[in-house]
Amino acid sequence: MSVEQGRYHHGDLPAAMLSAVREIVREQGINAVTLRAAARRAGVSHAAPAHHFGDKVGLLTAFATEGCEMLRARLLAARDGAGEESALLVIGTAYVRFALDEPEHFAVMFRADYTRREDPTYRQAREGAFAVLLDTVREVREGHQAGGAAGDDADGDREAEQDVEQGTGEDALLCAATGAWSLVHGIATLWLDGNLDTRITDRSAEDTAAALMTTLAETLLEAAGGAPTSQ
Amino acid sequence: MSVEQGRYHHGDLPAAMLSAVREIVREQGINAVTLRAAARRAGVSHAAPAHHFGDKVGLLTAFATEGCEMLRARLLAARDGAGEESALLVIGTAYVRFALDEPEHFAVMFRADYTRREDPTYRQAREGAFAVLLDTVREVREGHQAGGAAGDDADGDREAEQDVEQGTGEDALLCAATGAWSLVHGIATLWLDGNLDTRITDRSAEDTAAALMTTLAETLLEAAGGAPTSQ
DNA sequence: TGAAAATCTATCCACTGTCAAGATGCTGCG
DNA sequence: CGCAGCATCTTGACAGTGGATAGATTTTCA
Repeated sequence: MSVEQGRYHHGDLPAAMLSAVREIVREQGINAVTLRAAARRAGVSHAAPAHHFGDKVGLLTAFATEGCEMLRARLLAARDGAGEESALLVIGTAYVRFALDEPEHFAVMFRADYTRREDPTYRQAREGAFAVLLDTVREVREGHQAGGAAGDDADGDREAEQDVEQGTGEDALLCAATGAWSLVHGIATLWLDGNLDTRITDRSAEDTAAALMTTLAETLLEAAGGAPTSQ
Repeated sequence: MSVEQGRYHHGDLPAAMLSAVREIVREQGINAVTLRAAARRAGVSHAAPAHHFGDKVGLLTAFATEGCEMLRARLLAARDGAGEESALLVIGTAYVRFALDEPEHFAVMFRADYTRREDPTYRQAREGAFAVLLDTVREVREGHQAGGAAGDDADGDREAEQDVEQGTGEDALLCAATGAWSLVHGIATLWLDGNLDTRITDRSAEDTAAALMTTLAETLLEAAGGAPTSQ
């Protein structure tokens, strides 16, 4: 594992390259990432990375894949460790927390101009992370469809009778999950790019995410469902 | 294009440069933007842009500033043109619509690594766009706080410092506005980067934004409050 | 042992930002 | 009216960087 100097074969150059990418992003930003710079950090010649990653986008795609797997693990851990709190709130805050803890990976993971989206490994990792969110939303919605009090009837029929307004049940599920993803993704990206007011970012990721989610939900329902204009 | 050959002085090189940046971003992505490439498009020599913008970040900051002003105008027009619908929904969909209509500007506007954030012109333009959202949220919340019948203090010019200290006034307002921004910003960025399911993006920006907002609000309230606010 | 993988050295080429010095057009002032 | 000064733009050159490639070298493994 440790990189011994002087060895001709690095041992695990791909891992060393990914580590180098992380350092470069942290210290100089993502635009400073080049094959040569990463190779320099990893202590190999500038032509070595091409053998493993091909080009710069290939390197960043591998880096993004690693990030997606880390995110998936984080979300799973958060969901399984959730106690009384709402699973959706827990997983949402975990998303924001991940972005703040691993800004280097997060800055690359979902960026079209830095990843090769048709790469099957990357696509699989990305969808795997989203699947956790999708499953969580499904559980939340099914739990409430079941009546709110008893949550043991989890495997009931998917197509409920509630789907009059948003289409099929699966469609509404996708909508809800995408909306939740958008919210926490927006929080994370705006935060990392320094666009949020300091009164917001002074708090912890957990407090901020929870406050934004609940406040927004109230406001949205007041605005949309509450029909303030007529009554 | 549209550059008159032969004239020594361009006439309006800054505008031509911004137009060139837009074309480059559209055709080759933001990473292809360089001073020389933009100068080539604008039909001037490679050293001309430095006189106006200094360096690449300066050029992109000016481009981002232009985008913020465009966004502010869009949001204002949408808010003023809103009829029966909720002002928050209208302005939120307008945000997403703007991002899809002007992806080149949107890709730069809020990115820390492409803009000089201390630039006063840029900062002012950025805060001006957010102010429209903030005012809209203020109106929505004040309208509801008043009970829906009385619209006494409607102008809401700068800030009503009545209940700042409690945290339920200006603080909650900021939370709500930031949450709303995060949601629509997340939708826009995820969409533009191709991360959203095609079943979502098949629809129009307006339908998608509305569906995500309402569905998410319901789900969030179900998850957070335990039971939705049924009267 | 021999083939394949991994890595290195060396080189080529395109491109960028920046600087210096000169050319051109506009503008205000005597 | 004429000219000086300034902003604008051009040309040319330079140093640095990055990606790509070819061939040599070392290591691993069957």
